[in-house]
Amino acid sequence: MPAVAKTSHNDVIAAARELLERDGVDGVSMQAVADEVGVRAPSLYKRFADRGALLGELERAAFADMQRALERVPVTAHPKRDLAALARAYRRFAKAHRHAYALMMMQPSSLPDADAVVARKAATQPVFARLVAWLGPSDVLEAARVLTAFVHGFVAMELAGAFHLGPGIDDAFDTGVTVLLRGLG
Amino acid sequence: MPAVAKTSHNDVIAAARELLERDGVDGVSMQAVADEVGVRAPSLYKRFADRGALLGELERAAFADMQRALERVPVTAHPKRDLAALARAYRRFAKAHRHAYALMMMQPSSLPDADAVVARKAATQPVFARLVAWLGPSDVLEAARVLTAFVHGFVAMELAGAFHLGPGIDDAFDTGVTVLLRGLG
DNA sequence: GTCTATAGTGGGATAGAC
DNA sequence: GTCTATCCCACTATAGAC
Repeated sequence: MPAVAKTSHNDVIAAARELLERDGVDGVSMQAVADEVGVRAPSLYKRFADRGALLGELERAAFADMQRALERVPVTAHPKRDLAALARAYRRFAKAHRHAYALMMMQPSSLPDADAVVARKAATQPVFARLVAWLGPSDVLEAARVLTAFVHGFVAMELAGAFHLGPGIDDAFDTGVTVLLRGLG
Repeated sequence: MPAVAKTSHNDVIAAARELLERDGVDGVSMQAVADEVGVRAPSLYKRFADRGALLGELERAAFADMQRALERVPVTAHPKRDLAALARAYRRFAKAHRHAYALMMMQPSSLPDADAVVARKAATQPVFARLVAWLGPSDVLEAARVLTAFVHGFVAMELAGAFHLGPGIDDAFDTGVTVLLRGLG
C-alpha cells in the first residue's frame, strides 16, 4: 500500500461539494466522499477531525460563494434599488444552490461560533453597505434583520414547498421587498 | 409467549413527542422511543412502517398544536390588530417548541405531500381568516405569503442564532410586522 | 514523519423467523 | 411481541510503505 498522498485537502472538499450539490447534506458521508476521492474512509480523518469539520469547510465555502454572488450586484446611486436587486440575487443564489443554502441557514452550524459569525457577516456585507448608504448607520441593524428575515423566510418556504400553488410567487416576493423597503425608509 | 400488546400507537407517539422536545429530531431514534415505551426497537415496526412514518405523526401533531395556539388568539373587530397578535403568537409557539417547529418547517416533510398541504393549511387557517376579513378574498394569497415568509424567516434566524446581538430583537420583529401590515393594506 | 490501509467498535434502521 | 442478523455509518487503533 503506497503512502504517497492520493488526495489533498482541496480535492476532498471539492468532492464533498459535488456530493452536497447532488445528494444534499445526508449524501455527504465520509464513505461517499472517500469513494469519490479514491481513498478509504478512515484516511479522511487524517485531514478532518470528524465529519462536522468537513461540513464546516463546506459551509465556509458556501458563505464565500454567496458573498461573491452578492458582490456581483452592481452598486448604483440608488441604494434602495440596489437593495431590491440584492434581494433578488440572494433568492437566485439560494434556489440555485439549495443544499449549500440549507447547510448555511437551515441547520445548526458546523463551524466554531466565532467563524460562523464572521462568515455570515462577510456574506451579508454588501447588504449592510447599501443599508448604511441609504439609512445612515443608526437604523441599519434593525433594517437588516427585517429585510433578511423576509428574504430568508421566503426562500426557505419556497424550498420547503410550502407555497403550494405556483402562480404569483415572484410577484409575492417583489411585493414583500417593495413594501419593506418603502416602510423602512 | 403470547403477543400481548405492551403499548399502543398513542403511547409510542407520546413517548416520541417527549423525546423530540428534549433531544430534538436526532433524539427520536427507534431505540430511544422503544426504550421509553418498554419495548424492543424492532417491535415498533409493527405499528409504523419506518422511522419516517413516526416522524410524520409527530409533524402532524405539531401542526395541530400550532393551529390550536393560533386559534387561541382572540378575534376582534380589528383584523389588522389580530394579525399582529397572530404573528406574536406564532413566534411564541415556535420558540416554545423549537424542535417541533423545526420538524414542521426546517426540513423535508415526512408526511405524504397531500397530508402536508392539508396540515399546513389547517394550521394557518386563523391567519387566512383574518386576512380575508381585512383585505377581502382577492389579495389574500399574496399577503399570506409575504406575512408568513417574514414571520417564519425571523423565527428561523432567531432559532439558528443568526441574530447575534441580543438587544432590539423584539423591536425588530414588531417593526417588520407593522411595516408589512401597513404596506399590505 | 507522513500518508495510507486493514480491522474493528458501537450505534442506528430494518428484514425475517419464531 | 421477541431475537437474530444485515447493512450502513461515524469513528478508532494500529501497523505498513514511502
